[in-house]
Parts: sequence; structure tokens; C-alpha cells
Amino acid sequence: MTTQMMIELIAVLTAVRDDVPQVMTIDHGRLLPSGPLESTHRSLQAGVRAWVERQTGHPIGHVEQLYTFADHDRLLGAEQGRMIAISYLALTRSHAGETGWRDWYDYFPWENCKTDAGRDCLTIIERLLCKWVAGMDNAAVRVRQWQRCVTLFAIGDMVAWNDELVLQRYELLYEAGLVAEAGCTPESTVPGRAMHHDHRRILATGMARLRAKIRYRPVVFELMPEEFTLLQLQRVMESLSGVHIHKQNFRRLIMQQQLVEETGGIEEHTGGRPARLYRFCGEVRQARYLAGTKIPLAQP
Amino acid sequence: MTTQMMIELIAVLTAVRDDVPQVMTIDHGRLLPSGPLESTHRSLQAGVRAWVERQTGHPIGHVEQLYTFADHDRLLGAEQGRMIAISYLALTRSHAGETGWRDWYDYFPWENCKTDAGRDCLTIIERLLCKWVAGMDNAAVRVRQWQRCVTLFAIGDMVAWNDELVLQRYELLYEAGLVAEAGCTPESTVPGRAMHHDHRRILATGMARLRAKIRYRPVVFELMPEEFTLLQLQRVMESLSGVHIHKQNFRRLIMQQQLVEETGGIEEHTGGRPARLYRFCGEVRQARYLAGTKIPLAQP
DNA sequence: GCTATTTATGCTCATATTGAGTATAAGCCG
DNA sequence: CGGCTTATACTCAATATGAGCATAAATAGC
Repeated sequence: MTTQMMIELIAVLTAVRDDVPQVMTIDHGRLLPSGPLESTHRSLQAGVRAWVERQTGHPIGHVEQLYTFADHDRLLGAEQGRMIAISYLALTRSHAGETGWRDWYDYFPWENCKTDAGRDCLTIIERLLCKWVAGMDNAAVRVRQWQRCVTLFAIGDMVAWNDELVLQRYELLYEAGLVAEAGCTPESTVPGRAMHHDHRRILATGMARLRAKIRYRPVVFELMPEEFTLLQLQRVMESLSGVHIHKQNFRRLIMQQQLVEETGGIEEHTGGRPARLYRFCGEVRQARYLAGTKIPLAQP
Repeated sequence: MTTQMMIELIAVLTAVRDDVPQVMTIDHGRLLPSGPLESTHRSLQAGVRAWVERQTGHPIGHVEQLYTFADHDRLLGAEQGRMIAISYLALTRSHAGETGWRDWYDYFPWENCKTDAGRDCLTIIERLLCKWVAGMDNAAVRVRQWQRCVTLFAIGDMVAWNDELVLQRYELLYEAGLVAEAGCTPESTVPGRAMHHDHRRILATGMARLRAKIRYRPVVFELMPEEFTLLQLQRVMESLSGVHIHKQNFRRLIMQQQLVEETGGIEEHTGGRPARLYRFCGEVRQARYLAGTKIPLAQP
């Protein structure tokens, strides 16, 4: 009855470079950093850190658990028992061009609504989903699924785009047969890079978690350099969420929450008036850290 | 190097009975329902459902993953490899007095700030924590730990009580040696029932997750009967969060979000004017479901 | 030097949301 | 009937939010 299991640790390691969110990959972008839990690992987190740091050389800041999977897809041999995958979200500061980093939006172009490429991709998806539901026999099912498409992809502006529904959107596209999870279908009809196994889905889970978390916890600062201007901070937030932010309101909210303090330094090369430099000071203000953070994320 | 693992599934099954949140236990309240993942289970969720329904007879509504643990405390024998525990939060409607149900606040009396018993417990904790930090050598550490106590337990009204920090509070008490996790220390100085292994900690994780989730997703309705009055709904929310809610504002927010619709029925025996009965209608309004829910949770 | 352009930063204003309270309705109990 | 309870509608002030105007201070082109 009871079977022994193999445990695999998988990391969605994210950094932001030149205002583009990136994820660490191996195998030419087809796999996330991952490896089996070993007896030398003192804990699951330690195991993830070991695997990731072996591949990047970076110390990782924030690490948090994402999800534990054990689908029947993940069966090993009949006698060997099942494979269980424990996934983690890890954040690190900007890197100096090591290999393995790939843009988030290479895998999920439709999630980058800020850019023309993202909007074009959404147009394609809209048409394909329309065709998908049109081909359904049952009218009630057709209506319900179209409703789902409309809310998830904000079709027709009836509903606002919700940037946190990365996973739900991916799963809808997967159900509709518009993405190839295993990468073995070269005629995948929606733009975007595929990954092996369910790694693309795990990446979606990590993106969704991070987009949700930056709204109420000051985790963005794990991705920022020691000193930064407020516009740099805003650009990072925007690139992660894929949504525009009203500049003046963003500053207002950041300042009034006292998450940052001036370093006294000035960034000269802004292309305009020089900007003040700030540093994160929420670590010491533990009260505020636990109380949570608010970020204004407006619609395009 | 790579070791095989035993997987244990653990459920924090919650229901609300007579406005008191309860958790399903076994072994006279000393363990959460749990059992090993078996090869007959089609998925992890299915395994949890199987274990829980075997013990309660109830169909469970909402099930969501909480956390996966693999502490070194959880070692089996040297050769047998480690034990991994995957915990789940499960919700079910009110039950008719089966055995095994225990009040949340038997284990965490201090989390029930609404009641006098809860406030008394907090007074005791405040004194004990004060003594704990006073006994520290390093002044800097003492200040930092006292700051932590103040923010987590809202000591001295400098910070508002945050009902979601159940786990952080428990871990602080544990660090301070004020609770006995294994239940083998009869002289545990803080009120509250103990559990075996780390089950009390897992319960804390579940409580924290549920308290956080009811604020932005309509999961409360999983705990409600088919028809209910708005006061009944409010009482359930209050008992889960352990915090008072302003009645009129609560109604306003629930109504304007259109999460419920009138059934046309009337609850006569309210002790005052009869109340209208409502039912949850958010399942059909998927847009609103995905968009999220807001609940006003004020301070005492 | 002057002007257009760019970014930084301060401030205003209408609107929406929230917290708190008042007022009235409609049942029960003695 | 008056006194109690709960239900429900509405008001009002304080805050928060979304959107925009205005000014400051740099650079680039002429």
C-alpha cells in the first residue's frame, strides 16, 4: 500500500535585469533549476538553496515554498513509486549576465500587456479562444467557457485585466490545447516558449505568487540594488506585474509608508533632472513589515 | 545520496458550529487527521480527501495545500530516510456533533481576543514575554525581541492587533519556551492545549491561512449552511478572525459586492426583528469570484 | 545662450472607500 | 403597553485613490 517516494526540488529563481524580469533555467531554457532532495540537505529550503547556488553562484535572498505536486503524470516506473516535486520561489538581485537567465515573457508573452508584443499576443489568443468555444457542442458549456475566457483575458473590456491570474490563464490555454506543455508539439498555436515536464506551469505559479506578493509585502526590495531611485523601483514593479503605474501616486504611497529612506546620494544620469537615491529601511521597521505594504497598480 | 521518503498527508479540517470554529482531531485531540500517501490515491488532494472522509463521513468542500515540511525532527530511522509531511486546509459545513471536533481556541486561547478568556490569556502572555526578554544578556537582542513581542501581540496599543499572524505568534511563544509542542511538558506556562509532533504548528498555519483568505476570497461560504442571515455570516467571520466587525458596514460591503442573493425566506427566531435569508451566489458570478472579495474587519 | 525634451518632485482636486454613528422597523417578553 | 432585541436604511466625516497640473533641474540640438 504505502510507497516510497522520490522528492524533487524545483526553483523559480527570479531576478530583474534592465527592467525585464528573468528566470534562471538550465538545459537551454527548457528546465528550471532542480534536483533531488539529498540526505545531506538539512532541510527542504537548504536543499533548494544548495541546488540553486550550485548553478548560479549567487546567494539567494528570499525563498518561499510555492506548491507540492504529485500528479500521476509524474510516475516513475511501476515499482519505483511516485515522484513528488516541491517547488520554491527564490529571489536574487540583478546579475551580471550569467548564462541561463531567460525573460519571463519569452514563456508568457501575453502576460506583458505593457508592450505591443504582449498586446499582439493577446489579440491572437482572443481569436483562438473564440474559435475554441465556437467548436463546442453543448451551448451551456460554451457560454460558461466563454465567460471564463472573457474574465481571465479581460476580453471586450467588460472586466479589468487581473495580473495575478497567470496560472489560471495558462491552464485555460492548456485546456484549450493552445500551448504544448511538454514542448513536443512544434505547432503550438499561441506564441511563447515551452518547457519540459510541467516546468512552465511551475513558472506560472511563481509569477502569480510574486505578482500577488509584491502588492502587500515589501519583497520587491529583494530584487533591487542597495540604492535606487523611485523610478527604478517603479519600473521593476511594472515589469513584474506587466501593468502601468501612475508615477506620482506610486511615489506618494511608497513615501507615506516609510518603506524607504534617502541615502543622500543623487543619480545623475537619468536623462532628465537628477533623482534622489533611496534605500529600503523596512527590515528595521519590523512593525511595518508585518503590517504589510500597498502598491498602486492601475490599469493600462 | 538520494533517499526515499515516506509521505504523510495532514489535514486541518475546519467547520464552524454555534459560532465557534472547530478543527477535526483524532487521538483525543492530540493529533490532526493524517495518514500516509498510498499508491491507491490518484493525487495528493485525493489522498487527503480519502483520509478525512474516512474519519468524518462528510464530503469536504474546499481543499487547499498549506505547506510541506521536512524537518530533521521528522527523521525516521537512519536507514529509512526522512518523513515528509504535506499539510492541507479543508473546509466543511457544520456537523451534527460528531466526535473529534475541538474548538480552535482550546489550542490557541490568545487568538480569541473577542472573549474575556482570550484577553486574560493575552495578559498572562504579556507578563511572561516581558520576563523572557528581561532575562536576556545582550541589550540589542533584548530590544529587538521586545519589539517583536510588541508588534506580534499588539502590546501597549502601539500597533494594531493583526489577526493573520497566528503562526508568527506561536513561533515566538515556542522560541520563548512558553508552549510545549510535544505535549510532554505538563508545566507549559501559557494556557492552551498541546498536540503531538508539530500538529499544533500546522493548525496555526491553517488558521492563519483561513484568516487571510476570508478577507479576499469568498471561502466563508464553504462553512455556511445553504441559507443564512447576514448576522449569522458576520458571526462566523468574527469567530474565525477573532475580531469584532461593525455590523452596518459589514452588510454594506457584502451587499454591494453582490456575493449573496435573497432566498425570499425569513428567519423568525432571531430574538428581535426577523431577518431575511440569503444564499451565496458568487459561484455563478465567476468574474466576481476571480476579482476577489473584501471584508471589513475592524479593531475591538 | 536659448529652446525643446526629459525626468523629478510637489501639489491639487474630484471621487470612491471606509469607519462610525443615528434613526427607524419589527419582532419578543413581561 | 413599555422595554428589550435584532434588522435594516441612511448620514456624515475622515481617508484613500485615481488623475492631472505645475514647477524644477538636468541634457541635447541649434
